[in-house]
Amino acid sequence: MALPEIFKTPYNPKDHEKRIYEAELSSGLFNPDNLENTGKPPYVIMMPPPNVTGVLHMGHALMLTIEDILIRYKRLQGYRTLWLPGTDHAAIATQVRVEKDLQKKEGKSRFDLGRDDFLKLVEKFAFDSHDTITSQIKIMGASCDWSREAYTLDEKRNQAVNTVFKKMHNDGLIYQGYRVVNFDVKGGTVVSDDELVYEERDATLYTFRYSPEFPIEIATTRPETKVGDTAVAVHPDDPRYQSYIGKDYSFDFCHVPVSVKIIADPSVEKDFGTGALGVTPAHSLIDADIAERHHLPLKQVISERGRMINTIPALDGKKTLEARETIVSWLKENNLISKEEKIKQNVATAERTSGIIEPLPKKQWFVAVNKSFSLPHSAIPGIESGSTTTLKEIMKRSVESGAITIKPAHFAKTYFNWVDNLRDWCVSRQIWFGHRIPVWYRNEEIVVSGDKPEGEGWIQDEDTLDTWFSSALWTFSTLGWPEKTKDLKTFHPTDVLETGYEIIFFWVARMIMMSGYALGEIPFRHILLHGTVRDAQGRKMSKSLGNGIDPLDIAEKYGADAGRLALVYGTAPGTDSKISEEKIKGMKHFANKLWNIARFILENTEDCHSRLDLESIKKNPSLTTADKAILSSFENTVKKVEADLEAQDLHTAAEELYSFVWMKFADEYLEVSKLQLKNETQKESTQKILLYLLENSLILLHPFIPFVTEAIYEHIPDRPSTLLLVARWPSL
RNA sequence: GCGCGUGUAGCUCAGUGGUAGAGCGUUUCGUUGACAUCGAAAAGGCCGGAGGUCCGAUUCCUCCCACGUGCACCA
Repeated sequence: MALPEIFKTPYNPKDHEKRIYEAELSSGLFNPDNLENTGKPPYVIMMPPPNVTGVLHMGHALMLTIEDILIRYKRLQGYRTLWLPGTDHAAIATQVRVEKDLQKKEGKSRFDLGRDDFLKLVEKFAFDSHDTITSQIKIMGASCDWSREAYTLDEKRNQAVNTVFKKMHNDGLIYQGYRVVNFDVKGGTVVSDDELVYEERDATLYTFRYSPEFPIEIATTRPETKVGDTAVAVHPDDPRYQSYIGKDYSFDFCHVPVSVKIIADPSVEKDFGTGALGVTPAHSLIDADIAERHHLPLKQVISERGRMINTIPALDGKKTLEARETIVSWLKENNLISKEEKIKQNVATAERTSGIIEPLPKKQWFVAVNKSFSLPHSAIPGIESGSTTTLKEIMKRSVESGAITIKPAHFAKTYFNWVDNLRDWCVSRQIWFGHRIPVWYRNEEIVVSGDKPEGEGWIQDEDTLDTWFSSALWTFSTLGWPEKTKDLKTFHPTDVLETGYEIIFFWVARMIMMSGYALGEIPFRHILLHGTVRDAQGRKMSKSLGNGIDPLDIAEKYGADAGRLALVYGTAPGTDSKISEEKIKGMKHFANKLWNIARFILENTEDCHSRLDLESIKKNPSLTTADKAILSSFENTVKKVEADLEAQDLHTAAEELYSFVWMKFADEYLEVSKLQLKNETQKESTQKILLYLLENSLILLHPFIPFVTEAIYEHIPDRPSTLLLVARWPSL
């Protein structure tokens, strides 16, 4: 049988990739239910769902490559592999994106459209974006089980969200609280502590007295908030202010009546400013804490629109910056300012809208992380079934006990640091796109339920949930929870959670929390973190810089295989990597090298039909030195690659394979084989070795470069399995 | 301020308690049938600096420097 024409030309990914993905997909073998039962356990990865906000980028490509390598490797070894794909509605990111488009195209805001019409628009956008994203995931060669695809905002996931919410509410772990929260004025919503980004800006620090009679000077960068002060705090040991502690003062500050109490609190720095701090409980999270300790009243003077309220007509309605000017000039007129200094200040802004955060008091829903509750069933080491615990303890114990490992290990420190300092999680958002809070109100009544309660007059809470609330349920909501499904029983806890280190807090920690709470189980056994993919100069890829390398362009130009190998080759877990077209090109050469190796071997073994296993090959007493060398080199490679992949060191496995195939197999053995093939006594055994090595090298390489290996495998005579996808990993 | 990471060939990066590795780049040579998307060879590194442990340190420890990054503070 002569080789087909296509083999006579260099390897062209375009001739194969799409076709091969379709063949693999339609075989049904991405679905673990269709895999041959080898008696091995399941191996499960939940895909971190890409946001439905746009297109696939290099970070996604890296994530898909790493996970696909792990899954394909385990599948070849006979595990029942489940890789469950999905997409994330990314509430605020998606809504902001659609709002921007709407403003740009029609000059309208979401309020002009109204909730229902606006949501229709967002859903349309999300739907289209979903299709784009999923087709791009396929281009990368991801062997995930599309029959189980999930979306964080579909009906099933909504059921899971409502169920957890209700359960937590019953346990007292979700509560409504009136407290100072981070309000994103531009986005019109509250955001959590983790969604803040600090920006350094220039600011003026004013040192002044509220009024001529007031005995103490204070310092602030935000004079406009001082109309909301209800105390002045000093350090308990500060000798300057001892005689004032405990006294009350009332005065007009810029014509606004203000009453403050002098209190002593150890959180005050004696050396900063004047050592006396004007406490504004309504507009500073730190001040709110002080106020709570000293039972101080709270006076809101800034509204959700960033304007003054509850002051005097001359100030009310003014933007904070305008009010600041008014107050500063009043202070100057009255000679109350003693010092103005330029300082650098970190200003909190919102991650998604870049708007300035205005801390203000607001009634919101919170998840209580330190509150005790009883966990009826627990498989988490260190937490007994039926014992009393907290969400924070679940997060701590799951990792501390070693039930969950983190790679690279040093990220455990980052994780614990975050958990230890964690405060209650504000989960309600004043945006429209997302899981609506399952709470209904009628007069004084409150009912927690996904469905409208019986009777008339019920109004549902207007707010939606933080997008990470639904993401936190991902490992089990995808398996059908709260129903007791077979999938849930079979596939949970999952094996590996592979994701970028930047979302340890947002996502990883919260999955551990929610899985521990809802199931009494860890969500996954291993956390594998990857870094950021940067450009050749080490810069983050961004639209504004225009330095992004589009994984789809790469797949088009060099093939998905080349892109995949370039992403993992030489990239250690958890470290940022730089990628360049040069590197990708090098990997394309590798795919072609393999193609040519295959061509050489297949051309020279056309008259050789019986295959042999490694043991039988090795039994041949007339093996040459070169034969023995390559076989032992191959065995070493298998062992090393296996050990690397078990340890999730994909980068070293890739290097090992690359150098074995090119340096040992091609440069050394193929050259020797040319002579041996001409020698009648050595010919047959050389042919068998060549075929054996080719077939098994394809298997070893398949997780990394599935397309070219599958394309070659199609031409292997008498191959044991139709698709390389489910061939058997060499057992030594 | 607290913490984490990184620093290895011209560039991008792996790696290791025992005389340094890859890709790309450079130089020379070769190649009539697997492959020029090739092969053979070469040049190129006191493995950031200083101490310490050890028979021996690029690797382990301490300190320092540079860069990056997380968290907190910022009245």
